[in-house]
Amino acid sequence: MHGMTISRLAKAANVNIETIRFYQRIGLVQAPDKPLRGVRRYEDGDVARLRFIKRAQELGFALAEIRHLLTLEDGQSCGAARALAAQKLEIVESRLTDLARMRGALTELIARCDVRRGKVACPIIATLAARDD
Amino acid sequence: MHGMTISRLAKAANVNIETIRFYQRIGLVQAPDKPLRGVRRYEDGDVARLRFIKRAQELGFALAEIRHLLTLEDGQSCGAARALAAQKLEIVESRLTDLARMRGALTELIARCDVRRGKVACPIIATLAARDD
DNA sequence: CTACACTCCGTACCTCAGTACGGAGTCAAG
DNA sequence: CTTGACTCCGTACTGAGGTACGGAGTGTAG
Repeated sequence: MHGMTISRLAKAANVNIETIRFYQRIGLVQAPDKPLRGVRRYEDGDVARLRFIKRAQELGFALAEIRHLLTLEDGQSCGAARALAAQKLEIVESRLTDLARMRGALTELIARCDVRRGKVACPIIATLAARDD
Repeated sequence: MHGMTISRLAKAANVNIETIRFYQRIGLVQAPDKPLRGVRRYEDGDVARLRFIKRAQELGFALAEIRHLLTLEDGQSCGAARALAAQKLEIVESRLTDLARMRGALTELIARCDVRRGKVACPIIATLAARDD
């Protein structure tokens, strides 16, 4: 029989079966027609589409954005794809800034902990509990 | 009348009233006893506690972790606080690495878009749709 | 033909950090 | 004493991205 079952598709694309069903429910991927008797069969294109989704997720795209990206899959709308990527890049960069700030603060707190020798209270707790900013 | 109402507490700590109630429900802060007639009254200590929570959140701590941090508030368990901060720092750093990788990939995709002049398909879509890794 | 694995489908549940809502009680100014 | 703002409390809902479950149907190897 041609095509693969959903479990083989899941293995091929390295996703959970339930994830595929979830994507079908939200219309992110299309379920092939079910024969009156028997189970749905999937093609290589379905594997490719799932991988597309997973790759886009790794770049930080949400499923709703990936849905949009998938409509550009003809490759003819480079401007739109570029705009989405640029927008995502901005978000990634602002998140990087936030995290760098957190890292700085945490690093400093830990350092103060290591230096406080003999001083009164824990600098971490003291900082969090400070009366004002 | 001494103390403040919940709405004044919310303003003082710069959080939403509903957030305070939520914290009370999950036991992160304690609601003062309610008089048989009348409404609950809050003290400056309650403002401090809410600020503690918000500061810790800004450092990346989840409410469950903050619950733990609050038990160390006597300032006598510096080792435990330091360990929590160090653990959080690790998570922040690995997240920074992830985001830096995303930034790199997005930047490159966008750059390839800008260079492709006259070439075939959109490099962003092509990369996402690539047959394999 | 019978086991047993797999599929299908709907619904419910999960995390996290809140937000929204609605009805009853209470407080404070005029 | 009335009006309007505020409080209390429980319950339900949000969003994002799934995971879990259960019963009926189906596919296949022995």
